[in-house]
Amino acid sequence: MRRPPSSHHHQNMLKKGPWTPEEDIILVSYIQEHGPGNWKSIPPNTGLLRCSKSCRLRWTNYLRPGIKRGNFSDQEDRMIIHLQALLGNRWAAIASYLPERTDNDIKNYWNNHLSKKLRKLDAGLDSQHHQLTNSQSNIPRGQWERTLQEDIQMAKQALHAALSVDHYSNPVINTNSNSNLLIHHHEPLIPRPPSAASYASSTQNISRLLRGWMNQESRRSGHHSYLPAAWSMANGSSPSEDHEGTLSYSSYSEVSQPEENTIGQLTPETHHSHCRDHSMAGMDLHDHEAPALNLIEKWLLEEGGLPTADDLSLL
DNA sequence: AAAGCATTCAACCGCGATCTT
DNA sequence: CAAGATCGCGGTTGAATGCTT
Repeated sequence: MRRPPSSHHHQNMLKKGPWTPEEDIILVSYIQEHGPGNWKSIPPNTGLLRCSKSCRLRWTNYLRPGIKRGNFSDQEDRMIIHLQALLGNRWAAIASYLPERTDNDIKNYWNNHLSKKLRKLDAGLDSQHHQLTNSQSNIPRGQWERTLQEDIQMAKQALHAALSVDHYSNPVINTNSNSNLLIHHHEPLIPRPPSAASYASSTQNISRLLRGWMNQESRRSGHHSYLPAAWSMANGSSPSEDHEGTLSYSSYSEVSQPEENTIGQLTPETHHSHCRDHSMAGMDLHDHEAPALNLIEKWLLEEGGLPTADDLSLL
């Protein structure tokens, strides 16, 4: 849809531009068999005229089950705002706290919506003669404070929910090594939950997938998440357009069955798992206590560490 | 109604990190 | 261990789409 296929490609040349449904099917069925990862082996084995990088991207940002697109909730908004204030533009790290969202999606959403929203808010406050501009010493007051308190509550809840899903026995000190960045001592990068690891299996999923595409093709308006819908149908969850309003990580819980290795961000080889049983959607996540409070959560809980207006108006 | 401008977002690129040989 | 291959991230692009004039 976006980006047209590269105009000239000799036989051997790799295709670029948007993925077609046919290509998606090929990719998905291959990954069903072999698991995600090993991207370099995909083009030769499937005949896809795509580079491995493109395959990975397509999978992780679009085809992978358990991802939600569009319709960001207020809670998600706030969580993203907070996390970005804390972490900067480290979208992958931020995304690890929002298991249903991809880093790309969050990044896009930030750039297109949130940063503007914040700028506007900031400007509004500015014109209200509020000088919140020295970064170090100011404690947010009044409106800001109230808002932030609420936000922190939200984020805290969300974080609890997110964390409580995995029962990591060990707290994963294995920090990911981009510690050369801004906020070195908080290296909260928890492993991306294994939601990406599981994928629907069985061929009927693919036919459902296709149906989703059909629908999509017929009315190419609205940015619906037709694909995840198709997946969730395939996974046995309610076929209704479940853009669940309240912050629920249900689709995460459907999908994730953390068992074996939980370290690091999905090491592909371990994901030949046959996660067919995604039926734990009813599980009440909110009542679980997070096993490992990490630094972010501490930060969220602390009063002193509130993000400043400056923090929030970055960019 | 159509032309021009703005927004959206899937996909690309470059590069540093990590893995493999 | 070096060198090359691959992965993963973040910034950026640009056609499609939406909006305004």
